[in-house]
Amino acid sequence: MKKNKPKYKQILDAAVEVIAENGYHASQVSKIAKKAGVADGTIYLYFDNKEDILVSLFQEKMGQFIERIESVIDENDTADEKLYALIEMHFRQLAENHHLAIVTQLELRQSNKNLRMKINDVLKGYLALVDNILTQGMEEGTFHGHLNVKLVRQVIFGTLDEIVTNWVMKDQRYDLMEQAEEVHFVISNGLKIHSNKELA
Amino acid sequence: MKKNKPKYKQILDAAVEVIAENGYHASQVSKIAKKAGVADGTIYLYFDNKEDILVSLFQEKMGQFIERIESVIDENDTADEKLYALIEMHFRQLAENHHLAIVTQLELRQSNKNLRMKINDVLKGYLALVDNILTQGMEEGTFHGHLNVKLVRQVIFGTLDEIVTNWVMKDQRYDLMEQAEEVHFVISNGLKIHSNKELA
Amino acid sequence: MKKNKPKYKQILDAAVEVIAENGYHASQVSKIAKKAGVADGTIYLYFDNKEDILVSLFQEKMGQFIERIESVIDENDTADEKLYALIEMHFRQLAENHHLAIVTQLELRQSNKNLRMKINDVLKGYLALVDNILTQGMEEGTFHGHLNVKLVRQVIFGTLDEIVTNWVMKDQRYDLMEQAEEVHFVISNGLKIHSNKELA
Amino acid sequence: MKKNKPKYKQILDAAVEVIAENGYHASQVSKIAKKAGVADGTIYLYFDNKEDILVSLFQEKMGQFIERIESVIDENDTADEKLYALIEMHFRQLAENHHLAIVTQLELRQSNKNLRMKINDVLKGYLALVDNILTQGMEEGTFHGHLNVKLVRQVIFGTLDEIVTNWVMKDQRYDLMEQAEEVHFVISNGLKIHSNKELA
DNA sequence: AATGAATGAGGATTCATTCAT
DNA sequence: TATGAATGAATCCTCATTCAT
Repeated sequence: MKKNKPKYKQILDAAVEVIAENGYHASQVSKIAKKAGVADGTIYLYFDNKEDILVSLFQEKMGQFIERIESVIDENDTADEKLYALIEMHFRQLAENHHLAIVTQLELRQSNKNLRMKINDVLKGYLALVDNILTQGMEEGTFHGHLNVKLVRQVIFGTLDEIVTNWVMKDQRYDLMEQAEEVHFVISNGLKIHSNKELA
Repeated sequence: MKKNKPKYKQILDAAVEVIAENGYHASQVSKIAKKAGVADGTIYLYFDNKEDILVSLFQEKMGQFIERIESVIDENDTADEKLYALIEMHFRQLAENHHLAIVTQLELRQSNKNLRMKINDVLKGYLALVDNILTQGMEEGTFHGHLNVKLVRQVIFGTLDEIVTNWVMKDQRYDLMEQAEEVHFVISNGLKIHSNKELA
Repeated sequence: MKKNKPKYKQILDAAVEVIAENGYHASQVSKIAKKAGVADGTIYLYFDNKEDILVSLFQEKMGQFIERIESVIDENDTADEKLYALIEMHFRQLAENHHLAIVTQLELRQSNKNLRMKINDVLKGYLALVDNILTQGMEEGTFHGHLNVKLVRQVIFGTLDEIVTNWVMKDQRYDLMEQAEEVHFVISNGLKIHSNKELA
Repeated sequence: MKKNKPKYKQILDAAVEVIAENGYHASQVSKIAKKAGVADGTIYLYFDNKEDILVSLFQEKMGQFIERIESVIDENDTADEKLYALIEMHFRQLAENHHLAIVTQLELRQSNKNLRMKINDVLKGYLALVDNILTQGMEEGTFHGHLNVKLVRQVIFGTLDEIVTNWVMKDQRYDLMEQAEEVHFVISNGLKIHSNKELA
């Protein structure tokens, strides 16, 4: 299996760095090869073409991203706690990996429609996590019972994505993690059933 | 003023059509010129370069987009009604202009970082509208008084943007306008101060 | 019509020279452009791609080649005289244009099957000339009446082609024209009806 | 001696198959290695480089080709009978080995000048056979006494080669062997001394 | 003898922009 | 103003060959 060979990961890591530093369109295959310490041709022993590098990069990194969120979610019990854990881990992972944040929020979006369709496939795993939290919340009675799950997950993903993108475009000059609590408050508040003046 | 000459708008309209039909990367200057009915060189009498066409396109179309939302907002009184008007008009305008929706939600995002910085400038006018609604809502006592405006506007824009993008990527196969009410509910609910069991 | 513009012929002439001097595989488009005194991109205003240069080259040069043979044939009366004229002109034209001879006999044969199919189309005009001579000869009673025309034209073309190729591969060190008479004798002799001891 | 080891012939046979099936330019060394059931590197234990494979292929196959023609020639007495035997065997061997016919008539011609010079060396053995027949014919008095042997062998080889190539390019759709008699007639007729009306 | 992972040189083509008319 | 022919920089990928094992 090629994906387990050291050079596979070596090339993907080089790709993240090169793209983050040079931008998507200035990231030539030869630059990635050089950074990875392999010959240009070696790239093609592990990837079909340049696009395949990018798709694989997203699959690999986003796969880990989702797995880590999932494992933290599992440590929590209530839907609301899980929601907070998702937001916190979403922000934490990108805050801790500046290069990856630049690549996923800015550079990879410059790809063509075909590539973005494949990226969307990977994101389905993320959306499934959100769906589970929402469903649990509705069963618990915490969240409003008539939520349109397909819509609300777009609210949640759209919100988090926009906040991270803004942070990246502002050159990551402020603390992304600090936003987690407030973001959670607004979203959670929007989903909950309110029985009394709970927001002092 | 070049912006008032007929060929200026003629070229921008051609650009929207060409980009919507061919995609960002297959939209050569020569194709836009042909669709606009002018020579390639003529483009450069009205625009500095290709990027300038795209920025101008965004400024022109998004300027109108924002103006129309603003005028509808002004017809409403309460912050919550204004919020609904904003969401409704945001969706309505893109639902009514399929080509523009494709261009703003998908194709123009493939531009480089530099272009997207300029696009963000144009969006400041939109965010100002949101800010005003939020401020009014807090003054009214409708919205929670400690809202972080800079954060909440990202929640709102991120949500609306994600929902429209999903609709475009699903080839606009369902009715975007139908989502307005539910989206407004979730956002509004998240911003409001809740004093009693109002959600049955 | 692009074929009548000066740069069209300019590029084809450059292609003949470059291919003759460097060989087919070492004849980069940029080399042809340089020799033609135009930019690389200009080539593509006149030709679809590199293969199109080669096909056009063959069509243009071989078209003239065939026309000239035809006009000399027309100046002769008997089939046998016409046969001699064909052989003589076939040799003469290639003997007078060393570069073209190298290109048609050696370099262009290195092309792929697709290109050679197109080249074969052009050669049909040549074969038609041969056919006419043979038919006339049979009607005249000069040539044997039961000749298989499709076969004999292969004998004639194969013979002339092989002789020219040999001459080119021997670096054109001897006089090709001198061979015309003897070649004509063998071919003509093979086609004729012999009624008495005519070959002393 | 490498030439007698089983892998040597194994690789050459694989080369013929691969080239016939894929065409000259799509016949990578790795493809030949795979078909031969050896590793890429193993090829270089038996051949200096790719060109050496092709030259060796031609030498090996053409050597057998010539030997077989020679042995059949030897079974005949008169020059004219020998000429017929040569033509018949030339056609027969290629008709019976479709792959080899494709390789020698079409694919190997796409090689560069250098390779074709080496191929020509191999063909000298063939031309020697022709020379012997011509010389015998002239001594016998069957063939015209003043034949330019070097020229006539080009007539003969050029004719046969062209006829086989046409047959291959027409996808071997008709019976090549059927042509032998008529071809022999035309060539033989062209070489003979004619003393009376022998062609009815 | 045999392997096969790794190497790295090399080239056709596109398209934003210019400038002589 | 308007034209459009001409420019030329820039890059992904293939594949013959090597060499450590």
